[in-house]
Amino acid sequence: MPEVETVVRTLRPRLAGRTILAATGGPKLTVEPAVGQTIRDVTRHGKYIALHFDTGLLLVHLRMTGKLLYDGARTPYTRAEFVLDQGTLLYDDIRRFGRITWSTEYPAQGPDPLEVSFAGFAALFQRRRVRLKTLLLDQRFLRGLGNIYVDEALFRARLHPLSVAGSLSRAKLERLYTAMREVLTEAIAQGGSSVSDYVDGNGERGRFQRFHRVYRRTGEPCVSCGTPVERIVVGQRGTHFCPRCQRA
DNA sequence: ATTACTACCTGACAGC
DNA sequence: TGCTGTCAGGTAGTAA
Repeated sequence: MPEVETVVRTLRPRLAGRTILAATGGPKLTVEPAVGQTIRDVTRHGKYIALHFDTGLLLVHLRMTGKLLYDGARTPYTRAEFVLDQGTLLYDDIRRFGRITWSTEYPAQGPDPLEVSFAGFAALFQRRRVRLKTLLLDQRFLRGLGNIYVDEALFRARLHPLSVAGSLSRAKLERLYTAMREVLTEAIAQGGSSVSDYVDGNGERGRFQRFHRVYRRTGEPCVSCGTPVERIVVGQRGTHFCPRCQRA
C-alpha cells in the first residue's frame, strides 16, 4: 500500500486534467473505455489505483511486478500504453499478474488501515478464529496491508503471526493498531519499499527497505534482542519474525 | 466461515 | 555452463 500511495502521489499532478488520445491494452488489461476521456483525478483505494473519468473509474492493480510510469521508456514488459495530450503513461508488468479494469464503483473491501478508528479496528477481530497474519492480509478485512507491512507491524507490536486473531487483549490490539499506522506512515514518507523492482510513477525507487526490521532478514539478529530472525510460511506467504520478541 | 492448495507468470539466485 | 529448486510488494478459484 505505501508503494501504491507513492505511485498515486507521483502520478496525480502529471495526470490530472490530461486527456487520453489513444490506448492499447490486452487480456486482463481493459483500457478502451477511457479513450477520448479526461482524467479528473487519481486516487488510491486499498491497493488499487483509480483513474477517475466522467463515466467511471479505470482501476489499476499492480499486484507483484506492475509499474505505471509517466513518460517512461518502453521495455519488453510494457503491457499497456496510454497516449495523452501531454506525455505517455506506460504500464509495465514482468509477471503479468496485474489487472486493469473499468468500473463505476470501488471494489468491496474493508476499511483503509490509516482511516479506520481504533474502535472500528478492534471490532474487526471479534470472534475471529483465523491466524492473525492471515486476517491482516485479507483485503475484505482491511484494505491495503501487504506481506511486508504485516510482518513489520507484527514485529513492532510484538505479536506472533500465528496468534488467533479473536483472542487478542485490548492492550495487544492497541499495540497493533499503533504499530500498523506507524509502519505505513513511515513507509509512505520513505516512498515505499523497493525490495526488487518497485518504482514510483517517475521511475524512482523507494527507501523504506532500509528500515525493515524483520522482512527478508531471516537469520540476521533481531534489532531489539539479537535473536536470529526466523522465517516460516503462513498462508503460503513467507513470514519473518523474532521468536523471542513475538510470542504466541 | 475457514483452511489448504493450485494457478497465474517471469526472473534472480543458490547449489550441484 | 547448465540444470534444479526456491523465492518473490498478490489475489482468484476450487475443494474439503
